[in-house]
Amino acid sequence: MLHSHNDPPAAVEAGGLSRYSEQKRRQILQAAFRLFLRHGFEATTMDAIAREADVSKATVYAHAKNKQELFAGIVAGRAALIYGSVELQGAESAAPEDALSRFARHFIQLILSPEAQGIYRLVVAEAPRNPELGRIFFEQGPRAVTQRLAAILEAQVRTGHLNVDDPLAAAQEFLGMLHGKFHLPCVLGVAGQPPVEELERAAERVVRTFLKVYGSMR
Amino acid sequence: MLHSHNDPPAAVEAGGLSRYSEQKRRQILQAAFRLFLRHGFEATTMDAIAREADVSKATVYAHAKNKQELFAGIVAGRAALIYGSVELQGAESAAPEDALSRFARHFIQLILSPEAQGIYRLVVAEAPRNPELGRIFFEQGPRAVTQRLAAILEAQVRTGHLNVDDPLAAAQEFLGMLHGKFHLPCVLGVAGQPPVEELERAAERVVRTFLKVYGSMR
DNA sequence: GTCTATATGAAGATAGAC
DNA sequence: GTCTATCTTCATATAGAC
Repeated sequence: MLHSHNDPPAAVEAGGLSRYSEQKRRQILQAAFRLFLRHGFEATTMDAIAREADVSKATVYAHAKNKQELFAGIVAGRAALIYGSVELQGAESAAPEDALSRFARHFIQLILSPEAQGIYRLVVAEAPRNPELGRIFFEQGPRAVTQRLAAILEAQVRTGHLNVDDPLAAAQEFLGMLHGKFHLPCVLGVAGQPPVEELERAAERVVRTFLKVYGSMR
Repeated sequence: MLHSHNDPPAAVEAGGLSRYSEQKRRQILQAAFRLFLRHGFEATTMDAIAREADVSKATVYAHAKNKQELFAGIVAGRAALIYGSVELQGAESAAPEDALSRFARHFIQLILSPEAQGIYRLVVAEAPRNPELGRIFFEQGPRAVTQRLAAILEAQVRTGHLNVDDPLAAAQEFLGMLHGKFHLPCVLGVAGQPPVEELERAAERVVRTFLKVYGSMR
């Protein structure tokens, strides 16, 4: 069996982990994530992860207690990263059309990105057998985004730019509409990745619809 | 190993299948569906299906070519059944508030039913490795419902009760909003099954929001 | 920490008797 | 069609050397 030559572990450094180990750790996490995305949790084997990461299986087990923990750690971590990236700078002070537009464009591209779709599939599939994973994903992902949007809406209400009775409910309507046209067909592989212009058009339409309901200057 | 006593197959009847065989077929399909819902595709074994159906594994293979086909057949069949049940009688002629209300209440209870949620998880999880399954589910399920709703909206536009520019887009907005508050948390197991009254309130809110945008008498 | 080698158990699928 | 028994492959996880 081929594998790269192995230097002996370097001396342990400040953090308590050798450089060597850190690199293997990254290899393992990346390989595992790639394979989980491609084959799902059950169909991904520890053998395949070791092969893809170019380490031995025993090394994989040295870095992760078992397959479950490897999986949950990776997926939760990536989900938080991705959903945390929704850009909201200055959204409270901008004109509502602009704030909502920017938010909508970011969000729709986020949820249609291949990585976000892959994570969505994994979490939806495994949540019943791994409730903690479902909880972490939901709270750090969709729920966090919803709450941030609700906060923006509330700020816009205070400045008189919007007229929203229930910011949380309105935020859920807004995000629901943004899923509308593309999310499910893409997740199911029925539609390919839509071109950016089409996404922007869809986002703009949702913003216009939303402002017809909650815009305060009509 | 325990199993029920086996009578020899009864004489073949009109349809070409013995009663005996039809019963085992039902046992197998039901058992497989239960297990797929509970454990997902990969983690469900043919051994377990045979055990749960109280037949031998060879009998399972006599009724289904392999695990893939057993799975796809069951899931697609149940999905079509469930989504086909959305009640739309007379929706074109009723007042738009009533038509949309009835539709919304049915739809939101449909997508939150345990069986629909289970199928959703299975299809989302396996669609990348089984594109045909994703396509069939989408077309017979969500897409069919969306188109029926769009047709209702169009009829309401013709009678002057609604003012919708793009019935398909509006239908997608409506259905997206109906997913909004409950669908994801329930699919992820973060929230339990909400009580019916709460679902009705949520449905009513969406209808009101929708009519603020597309109602023609304001 | 990292490797090779292996223990242990199941998986999907089929053979062959009835 | 249905069973029991089995083939073959491969899974998760660990032991033991370095």
